[in-house]
Amino acid sequence: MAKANQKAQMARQFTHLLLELRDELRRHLQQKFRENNVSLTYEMHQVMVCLWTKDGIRQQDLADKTLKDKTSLTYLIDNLNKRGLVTRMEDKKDRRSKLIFLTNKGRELGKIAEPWLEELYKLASIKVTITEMEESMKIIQKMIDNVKTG
Amino acid sequence: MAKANQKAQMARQFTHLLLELRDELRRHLQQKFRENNVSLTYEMHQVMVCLWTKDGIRQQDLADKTLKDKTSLTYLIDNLNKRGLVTRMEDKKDRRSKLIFLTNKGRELGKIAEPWLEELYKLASIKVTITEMEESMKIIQKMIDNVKTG
DNA sequence: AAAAATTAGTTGGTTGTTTAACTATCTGTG
DNA sequence: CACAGATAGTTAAACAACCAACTAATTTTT
Repeated sequence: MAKANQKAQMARQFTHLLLELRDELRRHLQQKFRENNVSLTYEMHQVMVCLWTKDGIRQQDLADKTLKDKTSLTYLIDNLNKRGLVTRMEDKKDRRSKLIFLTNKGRELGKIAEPWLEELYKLASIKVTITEMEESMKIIQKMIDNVKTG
Repeated sequence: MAKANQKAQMARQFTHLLLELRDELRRHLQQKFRENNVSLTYEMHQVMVCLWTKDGIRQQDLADKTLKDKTSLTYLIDNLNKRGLVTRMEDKKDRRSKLIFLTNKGRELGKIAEPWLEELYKLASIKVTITEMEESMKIIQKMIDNVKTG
């Protein structure tokens, strides 16, 4: 099974490269925030992106969307709350849940930061076609499914 | 520039999927360690993989190879040291550096854990060809370069 | 309707990451 | 040689991730 080993080896390099891209995106964005005196970490921004799309959703939903633990969300929302960007409200329909809403400040930040994100991802996809990305995504999805069901 | 926006949107989905794969690999490996009563985190294992290939290297080299900060390495090596897997030795040639060596226990662990890693990456690459991975890696590399030089 | 199982969120503890400031050592240029 | 700058590693503090155990509320089972 020399071929399987070679493939496994390549899969290792592949995941290493994934980390590199993630780190690069992270670094770029953090720097943008710092330059503009926006006190927002990469993790907080991930949560804010969800909320800019639609707020008034549960912490667990945010956890699912950001691929984070619900414990992390408790913590992150505390920190976003401290910064005056979000508020917690008890869900009247299900009193176990808490709904997270943007404050005005949080919404205003979105108007500033969303263009930066657009810009970053446009930059990242220069000289890469939609088809290429689609093909890659199929492969990555296959790998995810392999590990999940394995 | 509707097309550029569409591409940026896809780049977002793309990076989200990358994170999902990384998380899945991480989860799978952590579980394997736990099942076998190996007290090793994903981060520690990243360092150990480097050392199993070649030990007696500097902390900074380990930082570069694992894409981590040298501060994280100080911390990680402390923890690996506590677990009796590695030792620090001053480099006689350059007294600023410290060389990290595997202990016998650390080396033995490699013999147990390396097959698990092989297995995991073989699993991940089922029904994915080398060519496909190479193509994906080219695209990811292009994106990394875009962001780096941007 | 009562008991059991599930779900949402919090808390505590350990581990990891990042920035900035710091010490010690080495290197290169004048 | 001297000294400015670079490099290796550490420390402290803030932020984040993950697990286990917990509370409270809801849903399912019996």
